Amino acid sequence: MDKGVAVTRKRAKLLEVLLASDRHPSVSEIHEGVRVSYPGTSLATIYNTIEILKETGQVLEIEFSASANRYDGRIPVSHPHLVCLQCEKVEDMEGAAPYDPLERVSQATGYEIVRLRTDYYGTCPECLEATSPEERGCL
Amino acid sequence: MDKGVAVTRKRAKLLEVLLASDRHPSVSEIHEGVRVSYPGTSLATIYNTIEILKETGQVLEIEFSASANRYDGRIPVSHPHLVCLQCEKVEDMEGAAPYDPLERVSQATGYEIVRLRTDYYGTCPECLEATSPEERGCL
DNA sequence: ATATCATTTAGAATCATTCTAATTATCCAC
DNA sequence: GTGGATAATTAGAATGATTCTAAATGATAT
Repeated sequence: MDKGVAVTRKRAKLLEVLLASDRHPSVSEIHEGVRVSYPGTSLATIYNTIEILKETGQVLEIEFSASANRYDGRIPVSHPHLVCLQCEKVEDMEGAAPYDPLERVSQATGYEIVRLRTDYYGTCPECLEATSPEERGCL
Repeated sequence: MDKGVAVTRKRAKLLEVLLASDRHPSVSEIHEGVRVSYPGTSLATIYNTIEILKETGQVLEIEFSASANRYDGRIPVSHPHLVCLQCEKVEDMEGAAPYDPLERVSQATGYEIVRLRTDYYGTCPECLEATSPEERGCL
């Protein structure tokens, strides 16, 4: 029988930590948060669980190659962020519209904005062609 | 005397490789391209040179944590990309407007778009406060 | 209870990137 | 040209986030 995915106490705690933070925490910050209640928790568990949360759309991953990835469990769908290149703070953008010019975002947020990233993710026509809809999870 | 930054043959070649490609090449692809003409070239040189190009705004870095970063030397300023999650192709987005809804971008591009990333990068008000303008390069 | 399957774990492996320290190339002054 | 400064380049080591592995543990259904 397929027992599916279990909500263990550690997993519940991880989600709690994620939802309690508006700082878009990294894996190690989440790890530390879970460790407060469950000191023996391994890093691998955090990675495993976040993988599941990503697959089920409960967390949004914000990728960084230079430092650790950050996670948004509060608004787990695409939305604009402000990223400070100095202190590595990640905030939800408010007070400006998505794709506003850099100057307007600077003015509205107090940030000195130097760069914008706008990328769409998905499957290209060639890969769509080569792959069956079932494999893509579009049953 | 300050001799500044030299345009060596390897650096010129790197830029040439970068400009010749619309595939948003990775560091190792660039490395291979440069190696065709200068077989002894070290990876470190590629990284060093890209760093300079980034600083002088001649290349746009598109960060990925899961795989290698990609570089755009043709349009080295913020603009929207299409990223295929299967074959890791990175294309410039055409035929749709930035921040168009996912469905419209899907329709216009033939991609099956699942996610959008919109992030503004800069310096937050607190770090601005703590840092002098000179240090930020705003002489 | 037992069999089954999911979860968790510690540690090793991976891999892009950065660092280091030594070597080589470049260029200016003389 | 030669010498001396500075920059560029190199191979290889170090880093660090993430993923993998294989074993141990836990939960559940019958």
